[in-house]
Amino acid sequence: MNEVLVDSSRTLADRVFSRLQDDIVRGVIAPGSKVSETDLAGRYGVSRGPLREAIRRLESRKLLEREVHVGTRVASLSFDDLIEIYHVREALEGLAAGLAARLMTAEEVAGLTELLGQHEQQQDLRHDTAYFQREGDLDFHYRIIQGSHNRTLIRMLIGELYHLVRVYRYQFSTVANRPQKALHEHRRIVEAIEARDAEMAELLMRRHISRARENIEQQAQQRSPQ
Amino acid sequence: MNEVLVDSSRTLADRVFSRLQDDIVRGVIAPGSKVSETDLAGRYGVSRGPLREAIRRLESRKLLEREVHVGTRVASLSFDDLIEIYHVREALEGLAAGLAARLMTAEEVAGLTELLGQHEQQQDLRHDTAYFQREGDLDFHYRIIQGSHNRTLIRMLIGELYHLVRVYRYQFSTVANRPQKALHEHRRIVEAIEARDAEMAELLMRRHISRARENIEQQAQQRSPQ
DNA sequence: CTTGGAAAAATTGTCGACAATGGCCGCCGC
DNA sequence: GCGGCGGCCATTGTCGACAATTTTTCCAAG
Repeated sequence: MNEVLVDSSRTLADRVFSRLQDDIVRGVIAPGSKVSETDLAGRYGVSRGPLREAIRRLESRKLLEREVHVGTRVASLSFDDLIEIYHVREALEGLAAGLAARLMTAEEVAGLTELLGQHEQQQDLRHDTAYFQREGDLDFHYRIIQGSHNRTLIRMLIGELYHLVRVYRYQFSTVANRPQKALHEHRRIVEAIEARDAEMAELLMRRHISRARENIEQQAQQRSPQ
Repeated sequence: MNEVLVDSSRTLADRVFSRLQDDIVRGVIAPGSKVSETDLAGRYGVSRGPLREAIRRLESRKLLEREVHVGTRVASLSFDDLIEIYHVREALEGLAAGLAARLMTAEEVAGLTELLGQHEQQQDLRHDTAYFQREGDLDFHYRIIQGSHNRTLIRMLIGELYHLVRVYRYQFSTVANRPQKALHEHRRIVEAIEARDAEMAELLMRRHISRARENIEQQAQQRSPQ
């Protein structure tokens, strides 16, 4: 492992940014908890300078919230926040799927098909379904987003929104309860992309995310039936 | 002017962030030019600490690009970048218009109608048409985006994308060459929102932005006909 | 004149210390 | 006993100095 190379290629502030983001997303630091700069600096073994730079960046990603002269606290997503995010995801990933159907290279399509095949095998064998839904699902969506070849779109989805979605997944230990259906929807999306049918790919992706949102809304109702 | 209050309510890093962003967006600092931390610190009368925090934030907004141990340079948008942004705008503002048609309060709708009326008067009187297209147009879109009542959507559009769009406008001194048509499209969008017709509002907004993009693409061809 | 390398200069990256502000706790008065 | 007030403490905000890296410049060799 060339950790030395990796370490030297990025700056301290960059590394603490990544590590802190990871700790927030994975829930290592409790959502909503207040974090002290001095503590964090000690935890990551850096001075407060680079740490503050990392904090500002996490702040613009809405993973941290800061109040002047009071402190910084870890983002805590409400259901409303998540629903909002899913509405945006629906619009953006719909766009991404349409673009992907038009612009993906043959290699990218092949890779996507192969990934889907792996997921279906895992599903058939009942191997680690939780894993599929937790990270495999993201892999699938990542590929299509990348396939849009639109850097702005990629940055907004993968660089920003998805971190928040992942925070939520860890925060509520959400295991999607509809893996078979989701997988089937993935299959149809891939078919549309393979057929280079942009409109269909967009429609299917929007519906796919819309259903995921409805699923979350249902779960929310079950947990807190008012 | 209660400048003291404003100054004390925000931190130094926040203020230099705003000022620097403004200078970049308005083209005071030439796009693509390299900026030195020491120079900037001197220009804004702060030390390098707060300045670096501001730089990191501008960096995540893609207004600055940084290379480790080399320096920071002001973003320079290519036409391709702008086209990408407009594709994303089309998806997001379409969503915003649909949500606005459903969720805007009566007061917000009234305010929007009034704003449009002002624009039409200005247009009729041939008063300062440049102003209309440069900032008035943004005002109109801002209102509708705010009317979506979706904070994530608002942040992505107003907090991020629009700064880039404005950079481009200043960079190329673009004065939209279709103010009458744009204004007419605005009118129809407002009508759809007043009628609470979400689907129509979304469709019209998407078409509106799509046409703006086509207009830019035409201009680009005229300037560099290959 | 070009090219290669090494030293110097300039710039960025990091740190520790100092200043300023907000919150907490105990005291005093009612 | 309870509420308001003032001082103390912890934490954030800011700064200047030092270390590390890159770029530039200059000199010499081909």
